[in-house]
Amino acid sequence: MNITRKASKRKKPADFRQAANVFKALSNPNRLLIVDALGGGEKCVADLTELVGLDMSTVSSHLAVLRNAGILLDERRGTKIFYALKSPCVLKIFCCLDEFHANAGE
Amino acid sequence: MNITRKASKRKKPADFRQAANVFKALSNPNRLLIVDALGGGEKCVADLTELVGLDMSTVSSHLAVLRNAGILLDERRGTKIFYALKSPCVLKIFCCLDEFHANAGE
DNA sequence: TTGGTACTTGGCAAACTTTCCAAGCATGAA
DNA sequence: TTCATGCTTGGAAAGTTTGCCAAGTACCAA
Repeated sequence: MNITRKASKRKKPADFRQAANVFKALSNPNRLLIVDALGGGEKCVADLTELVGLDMSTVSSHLAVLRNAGILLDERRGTKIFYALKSPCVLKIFCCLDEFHANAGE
Repeated sequence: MNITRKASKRKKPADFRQAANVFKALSNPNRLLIVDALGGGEKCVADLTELVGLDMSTVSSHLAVLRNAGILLDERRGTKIFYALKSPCVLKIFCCLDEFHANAGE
């Protein structure tokens, strides 16, 4: 038995901060649209801006939120910056959600 | 080909509103702690208040958020109100998240 | 009906989010 | 260097969230 916090069985709110941050990043319809679109492959900011239909500066900050949550990667090529899913398995969370709705729906 | 919005292949932000609402409900560490705890079975508000360590009125509104998102059910028995997961499969979303972190972590 | 326990609601302040516009930085081309 | 293109950053307005306290409702027991 060591003396660290891990020894305590009782979970605390702070233990869920990271998870909450990922959910927070996914808690906006425009950002979900972006994640969904990137499931089909990388896209540049202009493409995503056209997709969501907001100002490019707004889309840029949504992308920053997703990048900071560890969901997206960015890579500059020439004057464009391409965004892609860091791990396609984020999309599984969507499947889980569908399953949840199917179960909890009635 | 019918004339409804379903005919359009192009997804729009509004198509993700419901999903975003569930993620929003899960986007707070205190609410995640509550969901996690209820994975072990129903609990009353006083139990959950002791667990998260905030004012009971605050916990009560967190519970309302989770209930409105379709994640929890409540049932009064005597003077107490018991909360429970509507479908335990919400917890799978947590597993998905762990898997995501494992994949995207490095 | 009076009182206590268990919970919710209303109101408020502080902090955060979402959006736009304007201005800035980075790259490549002329 | 100068310019255009593509993107980010700063700042402001409007809206939302999070927390507490105080007051309200619901039930049970005496």
